Amino acid sequence: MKIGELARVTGANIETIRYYERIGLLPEPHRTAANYRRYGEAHRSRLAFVRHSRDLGFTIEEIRSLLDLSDHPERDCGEADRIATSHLEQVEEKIAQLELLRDELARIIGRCRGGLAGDCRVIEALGDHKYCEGTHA
Amino acid sequence: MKIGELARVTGANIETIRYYERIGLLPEPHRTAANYRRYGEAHRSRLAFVRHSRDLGFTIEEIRSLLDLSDHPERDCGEADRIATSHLEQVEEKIAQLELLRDELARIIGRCRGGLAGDCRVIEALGDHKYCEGTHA
DNA sequence: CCTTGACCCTGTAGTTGCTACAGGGTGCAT
DNA sequence: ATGCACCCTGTAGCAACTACAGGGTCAAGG
Repeated sequence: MKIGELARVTGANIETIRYYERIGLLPEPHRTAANYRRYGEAHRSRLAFVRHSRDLGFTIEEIRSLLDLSDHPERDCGEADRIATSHLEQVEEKIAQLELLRDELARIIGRCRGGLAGDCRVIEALGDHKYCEGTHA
Repeated sequence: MKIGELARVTGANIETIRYYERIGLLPEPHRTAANYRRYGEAHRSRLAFVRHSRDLGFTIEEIRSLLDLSDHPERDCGEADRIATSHLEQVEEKIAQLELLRDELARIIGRCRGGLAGDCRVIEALGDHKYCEGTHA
């Protein structure tokens, strides 16, 4: 299939596919006489792996390692587990941070009674960290 | 005070301060004879406002609007409330997304029993969306 | 007086993960 | 032959910084 079809079936953007090829995440496909990229099932499934991993928030470098493992089934799977676990920890940390943020924002907004910007508690609170309760970022 | 001291008291990076000036978020300060930037209390508190807002996740453009309001105390404060509320909604959405992600990651990792990459459930699950339960991103 | 080191300056390029052109070629139907 | 959808390369842009390179300034110590 051509790049447009691959884009359609994987949900990836054409530019993104070419970008992945450029950075070495996808192998260079065969070319037709007219220099068009021609993809097969192996490309499709590799791209699906990449997109799925990106959707789960893995970085390109993490995906590179995961693909490398996937290409070497005889290796130990511990590395994949380590990458995923460390990623999970980062996600959990991010959630905790955002929850602090959410509470802080809700508190700041709750103080606003409308009126003039000069008396606005939102603006006041943004200007002065001392109004904060939580220890956000 | 000079830029190094301003950086110290606000916790901002020197390069970041110059960057904020370049994009018009901070006013151009006076210069000494040697062309050094010289800051006063007004600069310090404006930078604190910016850093605090950034820590709370507001974008530069949102901060630009908030600063504009802060500079015009006679205006209506509804805009500040609107920006903050919309931001809070985004934070809540992001938390919800990350929670789905977290559950999905935990589920994938839980299936790993160690062993060889060829049999690894983590890698298998990344390669095939059909193993997913949630409707993550 | 001279040097050392800490600080400051400008301007530009790098980061991440794409996305968006500009300017051109190909393939098929009308 | 002409229109249109598709493909190609190469480069520049996004957010919000961060990191130099290559220079100037200033106070203290020898």
